[in-house]
Amino acid sequence: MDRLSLVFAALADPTRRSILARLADGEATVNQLAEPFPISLQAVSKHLKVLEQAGLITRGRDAQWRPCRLEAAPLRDISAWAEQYRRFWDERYDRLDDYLRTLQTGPTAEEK
Amino acid sequence: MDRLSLVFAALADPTRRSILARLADGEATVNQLAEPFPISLQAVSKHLKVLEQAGLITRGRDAQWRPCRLEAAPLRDISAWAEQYRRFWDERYDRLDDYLRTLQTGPTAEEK
DNA sequence: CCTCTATTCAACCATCCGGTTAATCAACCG
DNA sequence: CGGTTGATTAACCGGATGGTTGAATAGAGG
Repeated sequence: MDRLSLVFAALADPTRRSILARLADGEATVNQLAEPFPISLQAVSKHLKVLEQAGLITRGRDAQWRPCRLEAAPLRDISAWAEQYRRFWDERYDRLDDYLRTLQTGPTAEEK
Repeated sequence: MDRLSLVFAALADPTRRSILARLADGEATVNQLAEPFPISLQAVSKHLKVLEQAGLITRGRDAQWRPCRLEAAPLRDISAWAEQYRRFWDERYDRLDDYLRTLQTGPTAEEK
């Protein structure tokens, strides 16, 4: 599966997004991450594997703990992807678009 | 399923993202959208249903055609969501963060 | 060495997903 | 009306997904 699809698929789960939100406050172990959820530790471990394969987290080693750390690069990528469509929701961008089109058509006297 | 999960799930498929890219050039019928893909019309129809339920497209009615139109609001939402994490990938934002923390700690004389 | 803790692996289950083909619905058109 | 075109619905299939329980691995520590 392509990179972008992996990232979107990983984010399409509230539990995994919640885990990312927790990691924004700093590194955490699997047990710490699992604590707020009513599901088994193994299920959380699976979620972490999905996040890891999407490049959204990395895991270290500290004795028997596997601290997880947020990796934001894929989030930058999906933000940039969505920004392609900004002109469809942003009024000001529409006007900028019009402005750029005007420049392309040729500057008028008062613009020079 | 919650709104954000629906949108992310809808975007986690290259065919559907490709359909959105096509719709950025304007409305299109199901047949027109299906043309570039090596899959059946019915499969495309299913993709469109997924996109519609995620709020990423709306469909009109023109005789026997069902023109599809891009709806960008959910894209704005996911962009905004990802922006929460900007400080983890943007150096400049880090410095802004430091600056805001300084203000919170207490303005100095020269800042007043 | 034994045991406790942290975590992963394995097997299983129900459901969902992306695709297929066949049938159906809706609207125009001769 | 009957036929053609555009699109959706239905039933099905294989593989992925999210959860479970139970067993296995890895390291700390008495």
